[in-house]
Amino acid sequence: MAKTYAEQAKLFKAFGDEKRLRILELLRNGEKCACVLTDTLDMPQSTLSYHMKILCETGVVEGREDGKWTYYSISNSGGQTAAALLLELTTVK
Amino acid sequence: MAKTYAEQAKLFKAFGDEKRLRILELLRNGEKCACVLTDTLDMPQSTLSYHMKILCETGVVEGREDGKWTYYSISNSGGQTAAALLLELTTVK
DNA sequence: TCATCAAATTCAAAAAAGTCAATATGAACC
DNA sequence: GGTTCATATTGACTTTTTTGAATTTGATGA
Repeated sequence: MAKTYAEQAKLFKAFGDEKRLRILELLRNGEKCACVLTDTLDMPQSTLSYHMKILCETGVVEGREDGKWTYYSISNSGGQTAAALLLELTTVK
Repeated sequence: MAKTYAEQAKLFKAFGDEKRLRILELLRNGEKCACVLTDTLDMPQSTLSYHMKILCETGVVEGREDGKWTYYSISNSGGQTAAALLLELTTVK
């Protein structure tokens, strides 16, 4: 595993926030527009944007721009990579 | 999954810190005494104790007391539970 | 070009997490 | 009893993360 401790910590931190877990739960039902997430979660637009940036930077979520709108969806590789890493980190050699 | 968002976030936060990842890496080679961890990681005793509490509370690590000493080891169920949860959270329905 | 709308960014404040010296606890041995 | 040693806890402090109003960016359409 090539990741540094700092990179690994950043990845797991992405899952370590209630609001981001709520966002993921919504995205499990399929791609959502940022405006829908803001509305559903009753969250200021800048706060949602902050969390989406974290989720995208860690590869957990992918963003797709369409004109004025941005649609977010769960990256199927991101979660699998994180889960595999987590399992490795907790497996005795 | 019975866990609340707050409980889930707490679990992943346990993995979201460099020092705790280093501790886990050491424990992957087998049970270690707290004093060995403190020494190896060159960390103040109170700081190690703080991190061990977090790892134990989330079920990632188990502590075993033997007289004055406390030995820590990776819980094989803790990591598997966390990995399974992480995978579930990132799986589209 | 100009107005409008969605989303990103900025920035200052608030909240949460981490640090570590000092102290408390509690087991072992005299 | 009292001392010693390992670990936990406390409390004050620093650092990091999160928040949200205000602003900017960037695309759309009149």
